[in-house]
Amino acid sequence: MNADRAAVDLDQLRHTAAHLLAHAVVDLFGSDVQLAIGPSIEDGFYYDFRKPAPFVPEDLPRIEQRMRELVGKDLKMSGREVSRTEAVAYYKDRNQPFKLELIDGIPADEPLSFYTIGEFTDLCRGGHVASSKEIGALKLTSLAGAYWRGDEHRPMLQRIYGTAFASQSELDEHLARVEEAERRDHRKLGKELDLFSIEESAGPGLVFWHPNGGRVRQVLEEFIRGELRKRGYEPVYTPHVVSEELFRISGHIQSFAENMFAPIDVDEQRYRLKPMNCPGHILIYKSRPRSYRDLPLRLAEFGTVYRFERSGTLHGLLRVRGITQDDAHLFCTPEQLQQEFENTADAALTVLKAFKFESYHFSVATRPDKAIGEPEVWDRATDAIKRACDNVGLAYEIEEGGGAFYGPKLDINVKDAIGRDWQLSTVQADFNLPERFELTYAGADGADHRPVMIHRALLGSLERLFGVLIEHFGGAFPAWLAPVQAVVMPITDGQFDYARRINDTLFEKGFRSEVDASNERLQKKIRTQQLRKVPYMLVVGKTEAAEGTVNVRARSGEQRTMSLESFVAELAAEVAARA
RNA sequence: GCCGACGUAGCUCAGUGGUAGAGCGGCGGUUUUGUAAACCGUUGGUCGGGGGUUCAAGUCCCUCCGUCGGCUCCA
Repeated sequence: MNADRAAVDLDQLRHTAAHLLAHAVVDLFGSDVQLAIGPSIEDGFYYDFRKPAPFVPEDLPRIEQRMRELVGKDLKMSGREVSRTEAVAYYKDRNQPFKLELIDGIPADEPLSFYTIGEFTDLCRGGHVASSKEIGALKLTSLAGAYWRGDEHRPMLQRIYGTAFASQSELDEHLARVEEAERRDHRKLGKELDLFSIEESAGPGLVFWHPNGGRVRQVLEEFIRGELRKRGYEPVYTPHVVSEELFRISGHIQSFAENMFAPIDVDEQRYRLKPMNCPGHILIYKSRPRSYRDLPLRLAEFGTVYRFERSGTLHGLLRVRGITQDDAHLFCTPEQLQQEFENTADAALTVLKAFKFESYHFSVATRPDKAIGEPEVWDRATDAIKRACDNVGLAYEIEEGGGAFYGPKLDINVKDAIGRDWQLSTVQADFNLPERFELTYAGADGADHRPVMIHRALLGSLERLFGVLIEHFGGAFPAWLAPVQAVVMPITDGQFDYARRINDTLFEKGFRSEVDASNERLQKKIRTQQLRKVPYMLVVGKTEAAEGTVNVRARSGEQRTMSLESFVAELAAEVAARA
């Protein structure tokens, strides 16, 4: 109750701050600046402007300063209803085309209102704090381009983002959270920890996994393979380049072409880089007649697909053009749909829980307006998904009309260590592709039947998951995932041989370890490995070599001396438990 | 794709029209080190690519490439 109340206030406070932002801009730059909209948003507020000479970053401190002056004046916000005629006249006088368009878009039977704070009046439906004084702390955060009404065919405006809180301490906390997120940025850590790179000379959005990243990926892949084996999946491999005809049958050329790489013409034949794995898996299904006894057939592949994402949308590992999905396609009878969803949801939760996210939740997306297939089929499938969620025992929310045109889906979202939401797993029923490819199976009755297909990814894409995990763990991977699990540190070169023997033992036991044989003092070696976020450092000096022990320094700084056997046993247990 | 900012050594960054720099890293040496930075030396660059202005360009202009912040939040 209290939290709700506070959230509403924050929203109103920021909405008021947006008006003050416009007030300050008009004060400093004149009333010929054209105003668009200025709402409160999740972490603050913004206001969109059009101004002949664009704002420059140096303007922000000036605007912010002016806003503070306004806040300090204890200005009262007052609203009044206005007639449409008055509102239109007001904005015509002031040459404010965006405001006029907004008025035009408001239904004739809805009242219009103006809100005034200080000397600034704005068309606004209300929802404000009473006085500017309630804005205890504010900060303008960035300047960006934004299309009028988010439409790229309409004018580009300039958007000023800011945030505001009731007190300075709350603002400071928010800024500290932002800094923490920056510290965890996977692009920064990816470079510092030598995990991956994206090479200008190779092209944007294409990921190079360095050895340290490759080690993490290999662990993830082996983890998934093990789970899939237990759950009755079959491994398959399909080509990256296939005839365009395949994507014509699947419908991707017709509906997905703008996200596909351009065609490759070879020997009179036109090929495409695959943007999806499904058509390939379908060909395997179709390679021979199928019986109901073959179903469910579960075909899995770490399939790398290529999608042409617009250049401005690329973002580190989180949005790339070469994507490796931990993909699978399940071919089943309609009756098996619920069981398959249930198994998949369970598999997804099992896998995701290994990463120790803060929380997990399901989201069921139902039939959109434009959809293929009979509504009753959709209803049965959607009910099956809901029952599957119930049986797995995790609450779900309904995303009404959020499904794709070809079938309902189940998404699994997680919250990471700093409270951000990520959608990772997705399980998607498909009534469309079995039709397009005319898939059949022989039923017990001897007649041909149409199977249902399920697309599913547990991790989503390996690139994206890696980005999420880097940020979730802040680069400090747990021992089961860490690229280097232990570094053996001889204190002097008198212990080199002992250190190498320890390292050999760890290698033989299957661990990822190294010897730091550099000519450095122990302090420096420790510092170096702390910065690499290595889970364990095994310090070996004269004493350890004489006693056949290792001094184990954990990443936390905690130290213990033990036999190598004990360390091996503990690390093995930790890795096995994915602790 | 569009708006804006940015691009200097492997990394982090300084350098506002006049001889390209620092720290870290790398390499070589001295030191033989006990829990987050020993010391000395040395290596390192078509200043993102191309074009232009100028006696002179890392610096000013044009263009291309890449990166970053945005482009769903509705008066």
